[in-house]
Amino acid sequence: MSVDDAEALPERTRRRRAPKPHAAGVKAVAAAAGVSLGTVSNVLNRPEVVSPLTRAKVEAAMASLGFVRNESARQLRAGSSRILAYLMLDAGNPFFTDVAKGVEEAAQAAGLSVFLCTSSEDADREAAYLDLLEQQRVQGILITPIDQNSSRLRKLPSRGTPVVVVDRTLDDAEHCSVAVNDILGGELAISHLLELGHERIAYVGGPNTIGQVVDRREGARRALRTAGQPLSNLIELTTGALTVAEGRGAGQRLAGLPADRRPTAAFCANDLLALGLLQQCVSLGLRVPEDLAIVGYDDIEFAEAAAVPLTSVRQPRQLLGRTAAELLLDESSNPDHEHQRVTFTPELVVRTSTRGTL
Amino acid sequence: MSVDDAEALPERTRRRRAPKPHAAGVKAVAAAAGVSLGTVSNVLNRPEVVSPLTRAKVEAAMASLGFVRNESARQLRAGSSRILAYLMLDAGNPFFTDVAKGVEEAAQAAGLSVFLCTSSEDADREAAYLDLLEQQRVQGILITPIDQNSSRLRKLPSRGTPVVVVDRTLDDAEHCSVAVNDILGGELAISHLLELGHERIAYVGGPNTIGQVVDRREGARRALRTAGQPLSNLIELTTGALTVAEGRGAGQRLAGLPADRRPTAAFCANDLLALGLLQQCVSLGLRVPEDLAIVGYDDIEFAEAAAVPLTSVRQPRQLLGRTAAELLLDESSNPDHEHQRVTFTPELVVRTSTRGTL
DNA sequence: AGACGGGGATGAAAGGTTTCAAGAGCGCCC
DNA sequence: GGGCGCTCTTGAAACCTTTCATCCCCGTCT
Repeated sequence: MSVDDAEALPERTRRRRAPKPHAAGVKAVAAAAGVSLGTVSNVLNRPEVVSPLTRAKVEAAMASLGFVRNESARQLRAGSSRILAYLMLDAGNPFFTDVAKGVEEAAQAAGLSVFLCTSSEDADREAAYLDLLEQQRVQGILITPIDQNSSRLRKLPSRGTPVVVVDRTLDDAEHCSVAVNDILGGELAISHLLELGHERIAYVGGPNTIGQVVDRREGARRALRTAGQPLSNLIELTTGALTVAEGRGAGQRLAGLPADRRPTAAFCANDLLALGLLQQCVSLGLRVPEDLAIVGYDDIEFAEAAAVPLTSVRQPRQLLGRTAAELLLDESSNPDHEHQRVTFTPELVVRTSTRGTL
Repeated sequence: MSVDDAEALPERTRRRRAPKPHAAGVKAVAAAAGVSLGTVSNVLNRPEVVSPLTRAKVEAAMASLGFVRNESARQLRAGSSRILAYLMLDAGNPFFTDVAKGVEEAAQAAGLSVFLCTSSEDADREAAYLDLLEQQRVQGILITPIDQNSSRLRKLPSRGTPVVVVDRTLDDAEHCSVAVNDILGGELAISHLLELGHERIAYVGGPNTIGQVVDRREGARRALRTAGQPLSNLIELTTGALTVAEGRGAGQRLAGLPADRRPTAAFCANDLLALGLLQQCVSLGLRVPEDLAIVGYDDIEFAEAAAVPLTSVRQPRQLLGRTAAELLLDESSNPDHEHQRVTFTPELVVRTSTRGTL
């Protein structure tokens, strides 16, 4: 992550490059094929209306001139884009790349392409990308927002760019949203730990500007309340981001506590944190789950392959992405579209990190 | 990955949506502000040349009309795009997302934005995205190609779209490329295993259409030759993709062999394969590294956190991305640009999966 | 007082495509 | 042989910005 970039000295070899050429447009193609502009355009957009012979001539001309359609001009005139964008929180988190896979799947089925952007949990980047995508007039935007109250986000749909919020629920009347019930997820995790008899439980997550984090914590608190336990039993460790590195930091803090005050279990707001926490605690000599039980969130592929296979709250990732993309497509093609809020239910996957030997 | 999408039944709530509005252009803004078209454009592109008073009027008009610049029109006229694209092999592989992070970094420093696309190791998708990006007239394309002999790929630069090949070296005179010496990486891995006394070694990787895979295998063979061992000591297990799931499959095959013919070590073409292999072998009762030593490739963040911390060949991921983006920027802005081939050197990181207790 | 210069604003042209109403060519039928 | 209908092609308008040469207004210099 950071060690990574110890400046290795690379070898370089150089060569001169060829001069830059000039692009051929429909006009040139039309001239070369001996037809009119309109015909070339027809070959491009409605090949069935042009006679096979003419089409062949035009296609030959295109090939020989190396014609490349200018999408800006096309879009300017035609007014429509064939592109969806998914603006993710963090490309390094396999959860989001799995969601993205679902999005791609649905988009491909509809003949659209997907551009991925990443805000890296930075509100300014998010805003900049939203502006850019709006200016590009993409067909629609899927977003896992960092700042869900952003006025930018709210204004987009009213200006004609459909937006679907992914992995978050907005009470707003302007968007569709597809989410997983994070409060319930938090409850599942903590109830499980309570059932196992844990009483001092750490909650590791942050920053609290991220909705998912807040909801999962809320779920944790509810589970305590339901069980009739005081909220003070939940020790909160706030992190600066949802990354492995932050998880290690939290592990350091946890392991540093005297054994009689140290929590016996930890619930992490996502698997990246959990993996970092696990790694650090193990390397500092804590046994998992005997000294510290750990529950993660997302059930990413690496959770199962971890040093101690991780108990985690699973979400239907690809389905989430696919559903979101389908809602977006409906919104941009169906005049009777109604905004929807779709909520999936998470599921607890129990592994060694809480239950020990099976 | 696949279990993921057991169809959970979501709850849905619906609401009616507002009707679609009509967009305001420079023209409307000019009218509202009582100035000419050109002035509005100046406010947008060269604010310093317009008087503060006029500028304020125009900006007010923009805000009240909700003006959004039409990027297609801008690009059509101005001829330049402010976007780079990185077409990756697999967004689910943390190696590539780390490279992407480096790309973003360099792009942001230059005031550009990055669109990520993923070919998912599918040549048709790759081709489709290349066409799309060329038509979009992006400023340049960074690509980790699946099909490096694609004529599409070769033709792009000659038509005006700069291309930098990432994590692969092309002997071609048309592109810059940034890579890590994969042959050397393979040698490092195998030499390490040979030094530890292993004689029957598995090579797990594929498909062989992917250059990295081929090079790493080639390095493995060289190491054997150097050590004076027969190539038959390298047992090749070919996989269909570089994924955790394929790794599990390979693990299944390996563990099924009778102990006296089973390799005592495995070198995997990437960490995803290695993690899958590790997981499967452990769950089938093999001890790592006692029964089977494992070396991965890429040293992704999860390698260290694995069930048995993974020995792996590390590459400077972000640096790779950053360097590639910088070359691309140079190519598209510097008229004296010379194509370069930059090669970084990989490094072996030894952990428990080969050396056992330290 | 008149010429000059410069900061600001202007308006028309240009950029490559799609769209669409209209035209051309041709075979067929009465 | 003339008219009709059909298929295919045409050419110009429109999409929205940016660009750039031009113009205007005023203060300044001689």
